[in-house]
Parts: sequence; C-alpha cells; structure tokens
Amino acid sequence: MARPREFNTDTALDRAMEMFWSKGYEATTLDDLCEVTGLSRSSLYATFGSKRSLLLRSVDRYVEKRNPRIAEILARPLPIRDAFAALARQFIDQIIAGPGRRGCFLGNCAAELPRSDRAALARVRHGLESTEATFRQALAQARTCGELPSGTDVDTLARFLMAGFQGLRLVGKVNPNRAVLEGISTTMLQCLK
Amino acid sequence: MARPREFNTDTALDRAMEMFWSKGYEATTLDDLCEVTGLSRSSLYATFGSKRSLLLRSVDRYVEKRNPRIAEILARPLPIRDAFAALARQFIDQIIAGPGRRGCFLGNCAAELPRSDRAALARVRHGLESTEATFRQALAQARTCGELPSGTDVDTLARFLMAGFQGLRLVGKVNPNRAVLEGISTTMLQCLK
DNA sequence: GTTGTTATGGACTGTATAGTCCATAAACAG
DNA sequence: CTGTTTATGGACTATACAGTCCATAACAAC
Repeated sequence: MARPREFNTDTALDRAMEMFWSKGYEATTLDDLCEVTGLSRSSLYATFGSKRSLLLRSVDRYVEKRNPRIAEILARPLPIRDAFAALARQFIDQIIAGPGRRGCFLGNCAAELPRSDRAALARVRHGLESTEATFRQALAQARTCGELPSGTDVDTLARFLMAGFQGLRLVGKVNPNRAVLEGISTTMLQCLK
Repeated sequence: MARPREFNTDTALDRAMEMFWSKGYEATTLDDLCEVTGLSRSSLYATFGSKRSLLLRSVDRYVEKRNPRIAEILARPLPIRDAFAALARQFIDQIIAGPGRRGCFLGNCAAELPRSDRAALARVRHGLESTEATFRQALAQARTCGELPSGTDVDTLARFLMAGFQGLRLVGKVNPNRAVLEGISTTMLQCLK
C-alpha cells in the first residue's frame, strides 16, 4: 500500500468552488487555490489535473449542493407563489446581508467563460437545466393540485423563472437594494396564479 | 503646434469596447487592445491611462451607443408589448445568428468585476439604470395612452424588464435556442397588458 | 531651416502566472 | 527491516502580462 491522502477531496473542491465563485475563473490564481484548499501544487494537480478541470468540477459541485436546497424550499407546504417568493427572499437576503454579492456561480461562469469553450458552457447549461427541472417539478405538482390552470406550460414557466432569478441576482450584484430587488421579484412572480 | 493624433479616439474606444465585450476584462490583454485599436502602447496609455480606465470608458461608451438604439425600437408606433417584443426579438436574433453570444456587456461586467471594485460596479449600475430609464419612459407613455392601467407602477415594471432581459441574454449565452428564448421572452412580457 | 511640442513605435522591465519536477515522507506487504 | 507505492512540499521554469521609457517622427510657428 501507499501513503494515504491527507485531505478530503470534496472539502478541497468545496473550497476551490467558493474561491472561483468569489473571484471568477481568470482572477483566481493557483496560489489562491492552494491557500484556500490547504493543498500543495503537487496534490492539487495530482487530484484535479488543471485549473480548468478544477473549475469544471466546481461547477458540478455547485449544482450538486445548491439544487437540493432549492428543492427543499420549493417543497414547503405553501401556495406555489409563496414558495417561489421564499426562494427569492433567500436570494435577496444573501445579496443584502450575506457574504454575498457574488451572484450565482453559474451565471458568473456563463458571463465570464469565452463562448469558444463549448465544454465548459455545456456544463453550465446543464447546471441551469438542473435548476430548471427542479422548478418544473414544483410547478407541475402545483398544477396537479389545481393551484395553476390545467393548461399551464410548466416547461416554459420554469425556464422563465430560471432566467428571471438569474437577472435578479445579477442586478443584485450591482444594486444591492432590498426594495428594488423585491419589486423585481414580486413582478416576476405575478406569472404564478 | 505639435504632431497631430493619427487615430480617432472614439473609434479606438469602440474597438476596445468590442474586445472587452467579447473576451471579458481579465482575459483581454494589452496586446489584444493594441492590435484591435491599431494603437501602440504609448498612444494607448497616453490617451486612456490604464487598462482599467479604458474599461470604465468602454462601459460608458457602450451605454451611450446602445441606449438610443433601444429607445428607437421602443418609440415605434406599436402596442407597448409589441414594442418590447421587438426588442426581445432583436436580442434573440443577435444571440442566434449574430457575432453574438457575448451577452450584454453590462451584464458581463457585473458578473466578472470583483465586488470590491465599487467604482466600476457603480458605473455598471448607472448603465443599467440608464436602460431602465428608457424603459420607464416608454411605459409611462403607454400608461398615458391608456394602454396600461392608470395605476401601473412603471418604475418597478421597468426594473423587472431590465432584469428580465439580463436573464434572457445570460441564458442565451449558454443555450442559444430560439424556441427556449422566445418562451422566456413571451412569458416575461405577459406583465404588459 | 530651427525650435518647440506632442505622438508614435517598440524595446524594455519587473512581476505574476500556470504548470512541472524531484527529493522526501508515509503508509503497508512480505 | 526492506521494498513498493503513492502523497507531499516547495523549488523551479518558461511564459505572458501590465506598464514604462526613450529615441524619433510629424507637425506649426517663426
């Protein structure tokens, strides 16, 4: 047998993801990543291969961690609009008070990554589609319960809400004003009734 | 008198702005900027000071150029929802067919710039508010014409639409699919009636 | 022309960066 | 204890980067 790893891969990945999320891909240096994960360059490269592949795994990790939390909020026994309003409020709270104003990691990647990097953009798209699927499920259930008209196109509605939340969080990054963001959120959620 | 400039400042600024828009701030190098503007480093620094201040001026320039075009589309003698739909269609066309998939320059900056750079973010915010003001004007006029209910909160509506378009264009960057984007756009514009 | 002034090209600098490499450490099998 | 295998620290490399500098060019005034 060989020498065992002295760190936990997922923990290191979480830390790296936080770093990329906070500073963006280009602005994050390998020294940043080593410092935040506690790994040496050798371990980092042996484990993740390169800066870029570490970013790709960070994107997946982000989705993996965030999606259940979103699903949990939407699963609350509330009218569907209130459930989405709770989600919006959480985002707004994070923007106003949290470590925040980092926007959504997926949104940041979508904006920063060069459009030539098809693999990375596809990864981001899958992340967004994953959120979208969570939204769609919640909407479909609300439709089944009769909360939404039976003819409701939950697919389109889910996509709209996903895009809307992206816009909300992006605006929040430059204008972290609760009243403004709540106005946007409320208007957006008018589509649910 | 002295030796005259061999280039046009605004043209150079336009080119630099296009570069930043396409590649993002961090990924754009001074060599890129020299090549695209045709200026030498000395001229570039003598004229714009630094890479960062060139970015700030690019942001202003973007707003200066885009806003009148948006205003023009919204000024068409159409029902307000159709006018905004025309704007959305233009964005979608750019995403699908144009040189596109660069998103909105302001949105890209909002996502990429570190939240510590207050001056730059304020500049971006002003840009977004400028678009918002254009939207608000068009909405207020529609309200005056009786197209929108007299109690309509055009302020909030304008902000929602601005955020919505940001979301639309961001999603378009990773998912340049016309049907998807039109679905989002149509749902978004339901608020206008 | 000569002088004064600003613009330009492009070499140059110091630094920061992503990625490599190797000597050593830590485990276990025999 | 010996040998094998993998992990680690950290020095090292080659490159790319933002920004500087200066000799020279291009103009106008006289």
